[in-house]
Amino acid sequence: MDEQPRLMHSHAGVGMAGHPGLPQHMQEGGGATDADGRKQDIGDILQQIMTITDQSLDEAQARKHALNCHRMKPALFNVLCEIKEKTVLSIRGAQEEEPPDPQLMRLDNMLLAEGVSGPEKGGGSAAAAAAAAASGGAGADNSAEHSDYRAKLSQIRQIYHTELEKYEQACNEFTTHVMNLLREQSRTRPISPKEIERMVSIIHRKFSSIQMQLKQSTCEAVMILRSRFLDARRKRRNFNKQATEILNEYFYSHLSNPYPSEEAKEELAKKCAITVAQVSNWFGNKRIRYKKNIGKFQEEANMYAARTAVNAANASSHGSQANSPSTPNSAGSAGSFNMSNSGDLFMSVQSLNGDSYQGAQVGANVQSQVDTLRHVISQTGGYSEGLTANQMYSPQGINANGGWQDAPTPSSVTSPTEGPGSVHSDTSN
DNA sequence: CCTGATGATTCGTT
DNA sequence: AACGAATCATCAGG
Repeated sequence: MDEQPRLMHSHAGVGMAGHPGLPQHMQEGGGATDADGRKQDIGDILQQIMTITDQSLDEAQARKHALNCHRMKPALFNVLCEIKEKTVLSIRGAQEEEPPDPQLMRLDNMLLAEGVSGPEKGGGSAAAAAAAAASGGAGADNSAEHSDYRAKLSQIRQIYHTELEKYEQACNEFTTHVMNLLREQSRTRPISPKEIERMVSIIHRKFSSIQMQLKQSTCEAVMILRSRFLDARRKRRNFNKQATEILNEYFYSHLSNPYPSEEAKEELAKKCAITVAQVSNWFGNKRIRYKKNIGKFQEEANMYAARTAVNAANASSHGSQANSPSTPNSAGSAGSFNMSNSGDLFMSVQSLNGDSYQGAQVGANVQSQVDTLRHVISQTGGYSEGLTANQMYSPQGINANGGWQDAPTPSSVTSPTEGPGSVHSDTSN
């Protein structure tokens, strides 16, 4: 118990005024507004601290003891209590009961959502999965990245929790320490339980602000991790061949109006194992790039058109089919196009081409069929390159302004899954 | 490493 | 809200 006074000295700055062992300057607090004067004060204090010796400490101890044993002590103590009561009352109310910090709540919510502060393993993986879905990943092929992401996330989580624990422990230690000090001091000066309570709350507030910093930096770390691992733009992956083919089939078989409905997009997304947004992106890119340089896409267009036409022809020749030209999954994607087939088709189609289907109220399937067949025709017709074919398509799909014509397309038109009662390819037969 | 292809994003327009 | 156009950022082949 010899070092008790030393401790009291070192913690005097926390806010315990009026300690008898302190030099006069320290008890005056911030009374002097003059900066120079304050500097002078600090200088004096430092000087006095430097000159503190064991001897002077002993002296102080002795003086304290003498004070405690003074006959007037109980009376003085009571007076002090009264004064204290009044001042404390006036201090209180000014800074008390602050509402829960909205920023802290935001941070808490985010950490919970990211699975950092939630229940052990489930939250983390759920959040990762949700993030993966949001980023539009194609599931299996980037699962490795996700496991990496999860690993990093749990690392952050672990650091966060150990740090939090450390802070809490330190907070508790410091609180008990301060309470012990106050209890010790309550023998020489009046300290109400309320005051102790207030002191504790001040300490807790201080520590909670440190905690908030911890939470904030954790959030930042998670955000960086997310952007690093899940930002699809940074980690762009080309769609697989099958998906591209499915999309191209649809695009070229609906060349007159390559704007898939919401349902069609969903269908395509499901088939290609990508998101609807990615389908929209793809069609947006495709339309603009096709329009910009039709010549470049000629070959591709012919290929897909012919393939689709063959599928349609095969389907219609078999009579019973609820198949759509845009989804030739089984027949189209695997095998290569058989040119000898297209000859038959060409013959059967030519008459159709001659009719003026252009603005008519044709069913969507018919329309797409026409698109497809025109490609076949133009291909078999033997144009050289680019512009010739360009002119062939131009009146069909793209209007004078360079945009696609405003063809009325009911939902069943663009949707690849149509009802069984549709006219479909019977017309081409 | 360079270059074209390609998926995603941004911004203005309708 | 959907689209077009421009642009960015990455991939992939030479």
